[in-house]
Amino acid sequence: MNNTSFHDRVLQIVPLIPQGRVATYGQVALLAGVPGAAQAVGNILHNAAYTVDLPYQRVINKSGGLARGYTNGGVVRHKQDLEADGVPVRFDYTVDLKQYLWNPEKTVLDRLRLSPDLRIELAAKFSVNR
DNA sequence: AATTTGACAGCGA
DNA sequence: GTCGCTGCCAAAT
Repeated sequence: MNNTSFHDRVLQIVPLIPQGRVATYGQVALLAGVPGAAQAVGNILHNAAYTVDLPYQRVINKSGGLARGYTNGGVVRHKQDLEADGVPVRFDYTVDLKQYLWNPEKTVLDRLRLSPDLRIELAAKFSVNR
């Protein structure tokens, strides 16, 4: 899992986000083992969207905003995809992170084999369950 | 091999 | 909360 490229790890993590919840780019980067690579995650998803089928709509930015350059349709399309997925999107194209942000389960973290320091960083930013 | 890019994020004001 | 500016990083050119 963690001996593969960052690119591959990202594509493996996205489908772990439960339907009806969302994750931030930074959160995905962290789970992929590279803190600070949020922007790179966005690029990867943008490119992959043309060829791979994944629940990309579940990844949004830290302020709850949708993807300005969402593949084939921008925020309008992104909103549709999210709502079809069970996540309400406000009229200003934002999501209530307080309610819908994913708190990764401990089992997921174990499965990702995160280093202790990354787990600490994660726990600090997103109260991890159990 | 060097540079540019961009579905981002943090910070101070 | 906003705005502007700077830092980031992996991929694509």
